[in-house]
Amino acid sequence: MQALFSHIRQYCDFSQEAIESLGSVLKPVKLEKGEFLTTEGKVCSSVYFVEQGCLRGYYNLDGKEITYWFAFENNFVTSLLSFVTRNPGMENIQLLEDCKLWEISYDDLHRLYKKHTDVNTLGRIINERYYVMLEERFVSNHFKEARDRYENLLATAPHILQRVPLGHVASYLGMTQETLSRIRSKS
Amino acid sequence: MQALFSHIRQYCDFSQEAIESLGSVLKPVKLEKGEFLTTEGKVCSSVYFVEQGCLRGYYNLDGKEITYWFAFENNFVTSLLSFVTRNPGMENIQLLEDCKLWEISYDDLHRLYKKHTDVNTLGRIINERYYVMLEERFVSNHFKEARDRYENLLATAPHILQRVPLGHVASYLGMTQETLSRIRSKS
DNA sequence: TCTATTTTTTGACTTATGTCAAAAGCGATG
DNA sequence: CATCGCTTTTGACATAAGTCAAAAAATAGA
Repeated sequence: MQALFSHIRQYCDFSQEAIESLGSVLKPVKLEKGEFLTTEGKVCSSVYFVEQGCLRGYYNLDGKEITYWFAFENNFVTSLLSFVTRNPGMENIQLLEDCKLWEISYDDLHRLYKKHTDVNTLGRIINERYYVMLEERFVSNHFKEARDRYENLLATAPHILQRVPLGHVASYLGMTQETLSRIRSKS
Repeated sequence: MQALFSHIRQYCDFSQEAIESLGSVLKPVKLEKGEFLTTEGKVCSSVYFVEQGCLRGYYNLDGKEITYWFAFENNFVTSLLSFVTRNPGMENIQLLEDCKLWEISYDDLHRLYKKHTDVNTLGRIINERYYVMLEERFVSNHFKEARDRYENLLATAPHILQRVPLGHVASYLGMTQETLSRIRSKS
């Protein structure tokens, strides 16, 4: 749980009571490679913090799996659309490695939001960060060509290429696996 | 200011004091078509609420203007990356019509965040909504073909096509103006 | 160590979309 | 109502990336 707390402290101050409240509702979860945290059509009712391992979020679009994020150690993970709206999501979250996670339920989190300003602030800040990251990716993915997108990934997040099968990475970069393979062989 | 308050109430409860505090720091701003709220290289230090008019956010990427959002009545507008990180942004925000806006500064907003839980909650919720919208657009834009993206826009946000020049819309949809023009003529 | 399965690469071909350039349409201004 | 500037359309051509299929390489299991 220490990894989580020290990660949180990077974002904002956190009172001792808030830490304790949070600690009391976190549940440790261990799952194996290939398992799912949520799947299409389900309401995702928890946020997870990744202590160890990696995961991907993907949609099924026209019969194809579209991977649109990866999460690693010290990332928060949920199907945000479903979590926020309380409606069934389109998203699947799958473990790419065996994982150690910390889970907090929607209800517990919202009790903490009401009780501790600190937690509310944390929620807001994490959201801001995730928005900003998505925005950067949105712009670069959609308006640069395939080779640039690959090279940008190499420069900013090479660990993804080391831990994730190429097919998922290709999808994440918005190209086919064949195209990514060709780009790699010519560089 | 009523439009703003009733818009806020759609998201969450808001105490009378929070409303009053907010009201006391909001500044009315009127600007003309073509003017900018922020430009590349500047720190964006305000959030704006659009009472009347429309705007676009765009990046300069490899010498091209990439429009990646539009805002209309009842939307909040800022260069979020710059606003959140306090660093110069890459983004330009330009008025596409004469506008009536309400402005709140970073400092005032963060004073309110500290003082009123309600405002903090509002900030979090608005962020969540904006994240979710961006995510939907990210997936549909990047993984569907040009014609589908256009038809999706027609179905979900036809007002954009009525109020915004085609070149900006094409960029927003991730295609050239020529392609968008051809798609429209063949449908 | 030797299969069996999954992942990655390579090849041949197709196609959607981009590029460049010119024409047409439209709206504002004097 | 004629002209100027901006927006949109059309045409001809180029090309990045997709598709389908098979071979090669890597990984995991027995």
